[in-house]
Amino acid sequence: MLSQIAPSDDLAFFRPHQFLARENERPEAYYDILEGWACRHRLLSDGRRQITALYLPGDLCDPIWPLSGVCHDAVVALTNVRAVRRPLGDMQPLDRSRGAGLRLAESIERQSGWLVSLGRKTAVERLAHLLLELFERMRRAGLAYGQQCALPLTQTDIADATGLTAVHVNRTLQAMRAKGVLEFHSKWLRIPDLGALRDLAALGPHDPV
Amino acid sequence: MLSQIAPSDDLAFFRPHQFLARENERPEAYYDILEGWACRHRLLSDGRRQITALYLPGDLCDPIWPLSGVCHDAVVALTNVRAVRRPLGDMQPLDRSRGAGLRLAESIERQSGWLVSLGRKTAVERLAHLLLELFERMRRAGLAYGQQCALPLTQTDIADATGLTAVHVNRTLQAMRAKGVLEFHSKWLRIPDLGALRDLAALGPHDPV
DNA sequence: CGAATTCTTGAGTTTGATCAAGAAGTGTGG
DNA sequence: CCACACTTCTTGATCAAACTCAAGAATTCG
Repeated sequence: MLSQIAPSDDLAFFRPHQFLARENERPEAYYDILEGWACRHRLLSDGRRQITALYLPGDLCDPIWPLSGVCHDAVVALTNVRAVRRPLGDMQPLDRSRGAGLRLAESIERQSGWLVSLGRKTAVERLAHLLLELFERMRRAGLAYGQQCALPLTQTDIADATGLTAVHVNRTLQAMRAKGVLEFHSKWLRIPDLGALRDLAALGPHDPV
Repeated sequence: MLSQIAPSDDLAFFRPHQFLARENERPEAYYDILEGWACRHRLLSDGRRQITALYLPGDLCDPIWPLSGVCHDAVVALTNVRAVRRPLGDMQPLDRSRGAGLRLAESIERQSGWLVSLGRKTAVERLAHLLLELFERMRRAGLAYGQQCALPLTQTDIADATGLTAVHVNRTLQAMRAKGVLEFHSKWLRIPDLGALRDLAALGPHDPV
């Protein structure tokens, strides 16, 4: 057991496709992700899938659970995930750690950004926005190396996060690669010019990322 | 001053297009809306607009402000708005009223629902989803009369909430009217068959609304 | 090494966007 | 109460971004 982990906490491990939480379940604990990626998503009856959040190392999964007590969307691991399991039962909403409120606020801001992206942006803009956001989050987590970072998503995952089809994501990424604004192979992202990609993302001057 | 309003609170009034909060401002108070509608939105540099939340009578505007201290998106009145102004300075996050946490949770759930709508649903499904949600919220606020309620949005507002164009909203609403699943004129909505509209909205069995 | 994903490419289609103009509706001041 | 201005709604014609279907190549994983 690691020294900074409280006695009542446990380490938890998940394999790809394994559920951290199921739809409309009352979660008993939430997870402080140490390693690996997970996502929250919703499936429509005909199979359409929308990813509504991505969880990276350092993220809480999910900061809203303490607040609402239920998780409406399923959460599944995208890679192997190692996390600290924090029981929900005995805590005051948002008071367990001082950072919980801020992290919740951040995740809500992020959702608004995604809403703008899905509602009003083109394929290129959505992809630029998403990849930039993920790179920035990895950088803040200390997991970027210069202009590069791991990005363990399939093109289908990216499609389900951006509201596009996998085929269109593939073609659009190729076009962006051809223009030299990004490199992305074997789950590894490199952004030669952050400013150029930021321009492509149609972000405002005040937007984070 | 109304009897149920605390001494430090004030009534506030807004006209259509008036700001309740500006982009990247630190709000000093939030609003408990008594009457009228408002929306939170973001504008892209070329004029594209996405509405990221709608505030109806009974809603807090905005439940996230106490948490983050800044409002990233502008909030403007869509109609005349009458609201109770609640200063933010002297309160513990989420502790002012017991319901604040729940209302925040609700508004986040709603955002996830919108994310799925914008990312994966067709025009008909998005419109059905939005109108159903708004009707249900009006009903819970005690402002629905049978299957009808006020819905003071222009087709442009609806377009900016659903990520469509105003022209396409117009045509799609006409098609839905022709099928008899809804009536909507002069800012008044009637839903003859809630179940039928719900089917059109591609909502899951557990989704609210 | 073989099975299963994931990625790539092509051809054809569709949904929804764009542009433009006129009709209907709403509100305001005289 | 009417006239004028402005916004909102409606319609038509055309266009484009993204989707669908399909099949083969490249990777990944056990």
